[in-house]
Amino acid sequence: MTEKEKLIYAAKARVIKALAHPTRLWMVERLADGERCVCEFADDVDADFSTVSKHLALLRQAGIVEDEKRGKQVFYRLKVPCVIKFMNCVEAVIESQAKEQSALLK
Amino acid sequence: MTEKEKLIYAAKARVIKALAHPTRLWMVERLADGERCVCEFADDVDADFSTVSKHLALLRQAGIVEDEKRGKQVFYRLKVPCVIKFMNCVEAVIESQAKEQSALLK
DNA sequence: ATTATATAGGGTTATTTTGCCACGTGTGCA
DNA sequence: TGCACACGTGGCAAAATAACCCTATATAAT
Repeated sequence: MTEKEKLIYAAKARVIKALAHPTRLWMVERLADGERCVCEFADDVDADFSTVSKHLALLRQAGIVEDEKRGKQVFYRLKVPCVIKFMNCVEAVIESQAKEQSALLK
Repeated sequence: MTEKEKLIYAAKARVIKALAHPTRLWMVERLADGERCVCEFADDVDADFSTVSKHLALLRQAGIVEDEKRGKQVFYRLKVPCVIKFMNCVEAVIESQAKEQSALLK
């Protein structure tokens, strides 16, 4: 791994890390259906409002979502929709593992 | 987020988290070209041998790679190749951000 | 049989992440 | 003007992660 690669892979890992949290992942998938304000997420997610706000800020800093303030509310939307496609692959990984697990029991 | 969703998204996040590390990500991309033993990675990566071994074990536990022992060596290979496709999207996120950054300087 | 090599796993410490609380800011409404 | 709501931020403690060193095991070579 060259020095240049270290920088590149640190940047890539930073983006992926932003997705690597149950709540953030859930929110990103909700955004696939359209924009949402922080307050809507705060109602649905079992966490403090400030925690939700920080999760969204992290996703924004990673370049995955963008925000727009309208009146009192701030709306977030997916900036790079391709992340949603990846979920099929993640599910494939989990299903592949589930099969192995059940095979062990036979 | 329902209780069931909490479990599902915890599982998904666990898979993504396995990819969310520069070294692990680099190794996964190398495996796209074919299997490799731990010792090859240990030579290329600037980290302790045991650290590399643990990274690979984590990827295996996440269901992303699988291993096979042949002689003294253990070879790892990609179990779910679709993860590689995702890298295009991650790069798109980074490029999109890089554009914004440079736009700010103008 | 001894030795060397390839790897996994335990223990420990430093770093990072997470989540809550308390507080400050901006916006609209009464 | 005063109030309430929607957000973001700083600070702090707990939890998770990472990376090192050391040791154990298995296999091959001498």
